[in-house]
Amino acid sequence: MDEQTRLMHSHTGVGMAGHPGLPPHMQEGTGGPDGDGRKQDIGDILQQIMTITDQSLDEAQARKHALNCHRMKPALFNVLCEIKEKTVLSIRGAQEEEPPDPQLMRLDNMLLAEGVSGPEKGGGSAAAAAAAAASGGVGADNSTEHSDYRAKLTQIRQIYHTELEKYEQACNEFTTHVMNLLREQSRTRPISPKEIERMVNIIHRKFSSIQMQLKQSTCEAVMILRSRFLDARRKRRNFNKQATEILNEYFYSHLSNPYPSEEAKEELAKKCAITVAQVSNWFGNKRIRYKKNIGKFQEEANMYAARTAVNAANASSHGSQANSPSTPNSAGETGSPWL
DNA sequence: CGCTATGATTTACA
DNA sequence: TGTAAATCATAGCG
Repeated sequence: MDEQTRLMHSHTGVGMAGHPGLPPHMQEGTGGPDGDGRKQDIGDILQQIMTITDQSLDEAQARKHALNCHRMKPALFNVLCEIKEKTVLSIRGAQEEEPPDPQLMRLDNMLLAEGVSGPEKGGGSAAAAAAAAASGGVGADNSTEHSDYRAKLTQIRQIYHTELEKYEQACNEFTTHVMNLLREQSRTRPISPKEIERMVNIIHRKFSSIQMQLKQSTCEAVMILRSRFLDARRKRRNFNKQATEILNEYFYSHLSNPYPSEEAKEELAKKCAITVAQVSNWFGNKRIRYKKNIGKFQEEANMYAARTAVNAANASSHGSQANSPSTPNSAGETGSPWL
């Protein structure tokens, strides 16, 4: 890094950064004897280079032209070439081939997975699809939450892309600016294409570190959003009444063996607009809670048993099976093996 | 605010 | 692997 900053300074020192030293007098030295005159000339040139940024643009332009036409300029150029020859070894020594930053890769992968940096919203990213599956698919209940989530995600994505674009543009602008500057300076001092390339690399590295910050904060925002909207445990919603009734109906009408098969679970899931996993959860909870306190559920059991009995009676006009509505809890828990 | 209901998760087991 | 049981964490109610 030391070398980088040195390079930066050596590159920008002449053209960009103002030079604090050397007061602007003593530039117009009057030539004395020959030796002295040459020294004076060199001092003159250096002085002009150092103070060039202090001038107004027009002035600087004129001075630059004067410098380029100065009779000592080729000599100065050669001297600079020589100096460079001596130092270039140390520059060439540190050819750090930057490896892809693992953290940046992690962030990239994450953003891609969350559908922020991926292709445009083609029917929702993998994450959105997974989220939809996780919290119950097309439930009318949570569809609003999903659209809310998606809207927020889109918002994040838009901000991310705008910022990214802005950075990229700024980076390009700055790069071309610096390259122009270097190209301009290369008339006065030796600058190899490799140096320009290095410079560009340095700029890009700086900008990508800024980009990484953007990516990081975007990731954070997405994570917060996810935890807010998609962690079903945190944002638990009770099933709607209809779903609960369907589940309870099944439970109490199969009280002797309330273990729905996979197919039955799928059916229930579809009817209730929840996932199969949620059906399983519900039955697991229901079984254990029923078993723990049958008394508490007695009323409920009677109610649902009566309802199913009525339904059965209505469905089959002739009561082929002797149902006894007066004792509705006879759903068949006699000797229930699961209790 | 405290309490219960409830959906989800975790752990252990056969 | 599906379930029981315990536990977590929030919803919802008075």
